[in-house]
Amino acid sequence: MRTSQFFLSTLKEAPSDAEVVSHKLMLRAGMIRRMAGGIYTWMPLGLRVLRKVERIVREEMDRAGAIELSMPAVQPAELWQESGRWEKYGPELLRFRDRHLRDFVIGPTHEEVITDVVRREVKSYRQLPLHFYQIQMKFRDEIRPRFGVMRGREFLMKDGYSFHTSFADLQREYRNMYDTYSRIFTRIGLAFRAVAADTGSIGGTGSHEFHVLADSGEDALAYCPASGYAANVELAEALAPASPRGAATADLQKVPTPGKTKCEDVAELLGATLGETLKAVAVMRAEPGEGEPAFTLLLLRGDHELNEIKAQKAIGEFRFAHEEEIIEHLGCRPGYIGPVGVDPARVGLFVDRSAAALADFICGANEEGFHLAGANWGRDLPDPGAGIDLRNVVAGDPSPDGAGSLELCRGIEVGHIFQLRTTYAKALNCSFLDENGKSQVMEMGCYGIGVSRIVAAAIEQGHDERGIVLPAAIAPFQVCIVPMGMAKSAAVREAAEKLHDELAAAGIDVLLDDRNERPGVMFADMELIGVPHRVVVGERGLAEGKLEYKGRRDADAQMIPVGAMVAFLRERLCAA
RNA sequence: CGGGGUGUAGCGCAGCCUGGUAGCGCAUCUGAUUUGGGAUCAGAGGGUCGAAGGUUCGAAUCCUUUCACCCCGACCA
Repeated sequence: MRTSQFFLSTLKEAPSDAEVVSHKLMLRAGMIRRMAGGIYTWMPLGLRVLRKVERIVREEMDRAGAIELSMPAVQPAELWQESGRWEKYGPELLRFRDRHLRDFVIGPTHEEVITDVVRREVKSYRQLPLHFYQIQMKFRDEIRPRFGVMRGREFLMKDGYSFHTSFADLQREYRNMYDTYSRIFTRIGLAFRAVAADTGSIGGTGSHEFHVLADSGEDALAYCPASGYAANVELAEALAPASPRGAATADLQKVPTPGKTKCEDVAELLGATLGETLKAVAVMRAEPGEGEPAFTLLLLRGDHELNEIKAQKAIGEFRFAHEEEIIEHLGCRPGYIGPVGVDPARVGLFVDRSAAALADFICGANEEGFHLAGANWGRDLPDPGAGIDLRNVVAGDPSPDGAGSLELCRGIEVGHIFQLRTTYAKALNCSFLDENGKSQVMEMGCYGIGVSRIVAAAIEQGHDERGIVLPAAIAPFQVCIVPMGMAKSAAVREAAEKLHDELAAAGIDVLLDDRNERPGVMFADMELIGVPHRVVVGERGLAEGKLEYKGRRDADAQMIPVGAMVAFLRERLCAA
């Protein structure tokens, strides 16, 4: 490819609304252009990267035994009503009506469609297992699209669905996909981590997320270097403290803490550590148990934060209480609320494991301007026993699998695999006849990869002050040729074109910059768009029969004999 | 949907407080000179100042409404 026959559209400055590096660089490099919120045009340069990612994903899925098909983006509402997700999915599901006033959705995912296909086509255990996948634009009406294609409303996704006669066979395919995903991200050249995940709204039993490691990632991950344990912080279990609760040594006393509404401030005022305070989070339960009040305090150690997913598992759907509700139930404004002396008929209490192990702790007095010090479970308020897990793990917590301690890092979720079990198959009556002629519901797995998000994540992980640094496997071009004075020097032109043709013939994805721009412009553009290997053709080098090579991350260039360049590059590309 | 912010040329911004001929850098076009790290000189084009309404002799500027976008909190590939 030559720049004169391609379309480069680079910017010196990024539009001011771009926040993260990958978004800025993708705009500057001319990979994407915004159409509307979370909706982008993939410009020729960006599309090259997207297609390369897509190709790797497709090759590995094929190799793993999955079969590609393509399902409609537009899906009839009836299917979604049948699975129950027409109501459950919420406003993220883009719905519309056709001219006959029939309801449709633009598919955010395809469990319903694939299950419908399979229930019509597959009747016998002899036809199973099956794994279908597709790579296609999805639409989700995100609450807040951001970071360019990282969280777009329209995005390219690989989604696969497997069907099995037994849970054991589903587990086999699940492991197969776990390995396949690891192979895909390794081939693309990403630093990633697979973590145990919450199954969320899709439901099912087992689930892993694949995260590209990046400080700008939206997810927090916990992992244990010693044991290999890894989980999304949403899921990572916080164990009870190893040492049992100490005995009460202090008397309960009310201390004035005017204006100190945060645990930090109270601890500082009283000369205590954050870990000696107790924090009360007031919530309203949507469906409290029989005889239980809706108004509930979730009690945590002051230095811990609430994990809303764990809380939801413990107490069901809830929302944070409004200030008026707090005043109504505790007679006090937030900032000074606590569990001591509350009426159990009106206020529910749930205690985190670490909070339950506190002794002589500090908590709100339910009186504005006052806290209680020296509070103790069992004496001043009911003994919660061991408590329940309500908090996010923090660095240094013991690993839930019993060996070593946890560390935290951040990641960008680019893949997610689920054991769906029979949730959808049951709802849509997807069954088969077993060896005994008996009808059985199929076991299902589903497996997603955010193809367009991978492009952003790869750039988030690979960039420097000059621009994008992509692995050769997904770079828009593997090699660029930058000729010095091509318009003036016949020798340079001939050498550059010859190298271009030889590389192209060798199957190497090469870009010859034949724009007759000044060298600085060409160097800057080639670095910005992330080409990993660069060859400079100049009269100076040609006089000695040499070409200059420089890797995108190299500090210095090196001279290579003209005749050896193709082999040299080929070797470089194989090594990468 | 709540809280904060921004809308002026393709991109980045100034001008607004204190109303009076719409500006700067980059990019674009023409010509010349340049050509191993985003050239220089000379010239040119490009704006209903997000939109609508109001105040005023006069509005980018003041007031009202509205739209779009971005950031912070509930989602997910």
